[in-house]
Amino acid sequence: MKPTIYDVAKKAGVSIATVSKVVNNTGRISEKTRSRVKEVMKEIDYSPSSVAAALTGKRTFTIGVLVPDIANPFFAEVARALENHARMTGYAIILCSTDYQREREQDYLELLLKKQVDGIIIATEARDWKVFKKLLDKNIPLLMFSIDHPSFSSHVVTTDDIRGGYLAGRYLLDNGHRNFAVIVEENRESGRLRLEGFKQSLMDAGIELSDSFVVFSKSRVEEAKKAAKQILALNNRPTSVFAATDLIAAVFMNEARKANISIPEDISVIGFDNTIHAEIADPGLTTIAQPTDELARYAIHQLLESIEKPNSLPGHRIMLAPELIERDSVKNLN
Amino acid sequence: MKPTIYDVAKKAGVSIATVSKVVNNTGRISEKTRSRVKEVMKEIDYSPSSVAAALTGKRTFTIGVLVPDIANPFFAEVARALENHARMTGYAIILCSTDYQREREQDYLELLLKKQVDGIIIATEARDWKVFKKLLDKNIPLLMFSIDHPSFSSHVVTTDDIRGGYLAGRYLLDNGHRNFAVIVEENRESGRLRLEGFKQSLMDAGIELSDSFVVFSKSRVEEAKKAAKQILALNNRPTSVFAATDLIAAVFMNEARKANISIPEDISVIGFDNTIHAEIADPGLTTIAQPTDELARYAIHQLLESIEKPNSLPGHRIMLAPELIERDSVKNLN
DNA sequence: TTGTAAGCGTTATCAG
DNA sequence: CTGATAACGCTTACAA
Repeated sequence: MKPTIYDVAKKAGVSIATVSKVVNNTGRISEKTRSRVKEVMKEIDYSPSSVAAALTGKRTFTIGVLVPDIANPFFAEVARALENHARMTGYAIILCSTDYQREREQDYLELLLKKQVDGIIIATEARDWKVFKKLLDKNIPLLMFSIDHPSFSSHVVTTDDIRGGYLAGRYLLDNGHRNFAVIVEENRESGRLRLEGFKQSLMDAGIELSDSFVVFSKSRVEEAKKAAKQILALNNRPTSVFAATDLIAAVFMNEARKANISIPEDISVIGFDNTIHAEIADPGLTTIAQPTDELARYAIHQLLESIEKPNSLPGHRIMLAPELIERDSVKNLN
Repeated sequence: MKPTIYDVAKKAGVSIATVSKVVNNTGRISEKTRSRVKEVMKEIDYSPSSVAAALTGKRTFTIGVLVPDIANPFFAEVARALENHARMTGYAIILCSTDYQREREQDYLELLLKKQVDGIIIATEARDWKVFKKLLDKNIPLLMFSIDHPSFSSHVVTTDDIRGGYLAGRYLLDNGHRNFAVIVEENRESGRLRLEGFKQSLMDAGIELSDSFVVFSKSRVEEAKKAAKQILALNNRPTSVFAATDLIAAVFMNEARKANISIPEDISVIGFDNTIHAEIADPGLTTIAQPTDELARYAIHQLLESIEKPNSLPGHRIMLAPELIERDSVKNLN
């Protein structure tokens, strides 16, 4: 079977305490024995069990990440970035894709608890804050990623969605647009905020967005298609559309083309996220970029901090600024 | 702190052995004490530590999954499917995205070993089979996902790539095409096989594919762009292109459009994977679908099997048939 | 500088 | 049917 610390100790003719010390670089040991032990470790290919280590009260060096759908490019990017930053600090990530189902979220949370993860990053939009209260009671570090709620006392790292929406609106206005439609992501606070920011920019220009020009959709192909059709069927069609995610925007462009409506000639489109969809779309999709990598860096950093010194500081709220990426999906009407 | 089995035992006035038994439904215990214990568990919100359980020689109920890039839609889909099937059997997944770097693969493998995962699914194309030998020596169940190599003795679950390539070629031929270019994924055995199948179909029709019509690219935007440009610059441009992944195909379509070459009028395109890119592309991308969900199901099933009865059966090779999804990116020349 | 031994939270074996 | 108790592989005072 897998060699244990005892095997190393015996073969090196020392005690397991000594071996442990050289493995962890703790305590003081002579250079001689240290190298002897290391040699033996190589020889029998010993790799310490982090399971056993975790049991002694140390960390598991594992963090759980909850996302609604890993196949969604934005969350895939997020997962990649998180994982990257985690790896650099020796942490592994247990990925939990809840498929937008609350029940699975619950299940996963329980699983993570059993596994004694050192912390949890939550990027799913849960509706039941009680669950989180429970987690906090258990003193397990939590970090809300890209979601926010006034009741959170844990750390929050998000994009400034209001500002993102505002940027989008501002840009369309600057390009001479006065008639807008919006496709908002359903059930997502971030969607609500993006809409709010968007509306704000219009209001600053003295324009009001009527409810009939706001439609809802999840960031999934089928639903987005429906939303797109709904907008394309409006009798007084807007000159521009703000889509809450690039995926929705891409689908919209697609549907528009099928209906022989050309972009950006007949209708302009602006997205959100700056995922691969924006890059690949034709014409290139102008969009609001989330600083994914930075978000991830902050998230991991904050989480590790509260893992290292528990019950310290109350949760920070870190809100990073989004950025407009100009491509070719918006026509200048001026 | 987190309540332990002792807390439950004390409060319920029984021994920890008894508690353990009701938790695991092992041994026989009176209905009375069982319910009493359960009650207490609820009361103090006890959740057993799988870390401690793992130490006693039981499983960790965790499997590691190595993919080259989680942000690649195909692998994102794979991850989702694997995770889904794993969850149903109580397993969690540690996600490792190696960014195509061999070194990271090594690091991750070591990490997984330390964490004592019950099994590992590998979907990265490693060049160093020795590493796997080492893993096999350690008796940890391995499953190769979507990669294959004659030397593997572990289970393998893949799409029948040769057949996939063949299907693509056959389809183009059936549509009257006689001039082809191929963009192959670099360094991937699957890419090689797809090309082989493609060539085979041409050979069956008495056509040979010249090397100058085969270009290489990773499944990433930047590289795909280069590859696309390379093909578009050929002096005797082919009437059709077989791209080794949808992403590459999508990028190609994009570049073609920029060069004022319309699809499928001027040039037909067929992809591979049937990811969201194929669905969203305009025109819809005809492609070879991998049965992702089924692949995942088989993978998890096989892996769990060899976890449950170790050192039994030699590795199976399961090769699922791909399927052609017809959309609008191929023109019928007949 | 090195070793002894207690403990981490479970499971499993045996005795009662 | 229930309870002591050893064992799992490691960390960490505390002794030597």
